[in-house]
Amino acid sequence: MGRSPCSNESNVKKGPWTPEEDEKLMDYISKHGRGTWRTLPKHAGLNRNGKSCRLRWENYLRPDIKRGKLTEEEEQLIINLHSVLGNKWSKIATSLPGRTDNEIKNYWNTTIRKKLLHMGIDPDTHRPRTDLNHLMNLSQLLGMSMNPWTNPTGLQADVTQLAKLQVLQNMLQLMNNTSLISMSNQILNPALDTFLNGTNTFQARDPMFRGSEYPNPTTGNNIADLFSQTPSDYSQQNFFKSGIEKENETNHQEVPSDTQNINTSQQNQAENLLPPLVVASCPRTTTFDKMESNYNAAQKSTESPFSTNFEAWEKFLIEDDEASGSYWKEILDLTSTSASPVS
DNA sequence: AAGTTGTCCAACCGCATGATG
DNA sequence: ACATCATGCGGTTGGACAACT
Repeated sequence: MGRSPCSNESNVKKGPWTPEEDEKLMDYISKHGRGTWRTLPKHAGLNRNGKSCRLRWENYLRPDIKRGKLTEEEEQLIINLHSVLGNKWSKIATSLPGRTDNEIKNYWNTTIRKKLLHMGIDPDTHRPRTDLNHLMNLSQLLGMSMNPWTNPTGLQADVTQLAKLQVLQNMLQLMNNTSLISMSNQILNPALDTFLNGTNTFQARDPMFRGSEYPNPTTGNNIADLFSQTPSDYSQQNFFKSGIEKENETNHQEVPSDTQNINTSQQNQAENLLPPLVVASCPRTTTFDKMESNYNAAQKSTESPFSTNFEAWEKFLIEDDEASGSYWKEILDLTSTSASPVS
């Protein structure tokens, strides 16, 4: 029944390959071809298992391996493909001639992943980060405390403080109109509640506060009365006006195509829609064209209108800000210089 | 100069899948 | 049908090296 075991691999060498071993492997394959990896080491005079030989050949000795650092184009292609394929490194590698799946995987984990995290983008989902620590960093950068009990000044917050809270909340809401909302609400609403109504939902939700003897530090001042509009109206109208749109209104400049996309999103933002972020310039391959096509089709059918494309997001946040000096830049600068990535 | 910490990447491990006897 | 093998894939590790203190 079945195949008989071929060799005893208990005493095979492991660890780094020596130049001599490399030479033996290359010499054998150049003369005889690969054959079966299991029998190759014996025939080649190598005290290695077939798996190790295969790995060494595929990742290092293969003549068509491309050496040197990945180019920006390759990096962008990896990001684009990863947004479509996920951690399918071998599939991604097929679109990058001369690059191995291992190399791409390593590059992703050591370089790209960090870049994305630093930009506030979740490398796994290609969406803005939703993790609690990152949101807390954002809030801290905006000079807010999420827990009014530990922040006496929070109770004396002024209109600016409210605006900050609302700006952040709306930014988060626009970033991801589904799962993020509930999380951001959990974080921001207590502060807003305290600020607006003299109550805070931390008390209600946190078992630590439930039935506790903590005195309510609120004074009963209700600053919401100061606004004729709801806070949401206030920020949604002014948040974007303060950025790209406002700049365009004042400059009356011809709007570049990317910015037009963003303006379209502003029109759509009543429904919390962001623009379909386009795949930007990168080397085209047949494989990639198919993937992009599938991806676009998937985008049309998916419930969430939010794109996963990193470059377009980056463009959205950075490049248009350079032209407009919008509010995005301030926030992004803060996050990129001070917020530490969460591993 | 020495020790510590961080980064990079080659190589290994375990698992899944398809092929084979 | 089943056991075993061969291969490929993705996650993880560990060592070499660099940067920092």
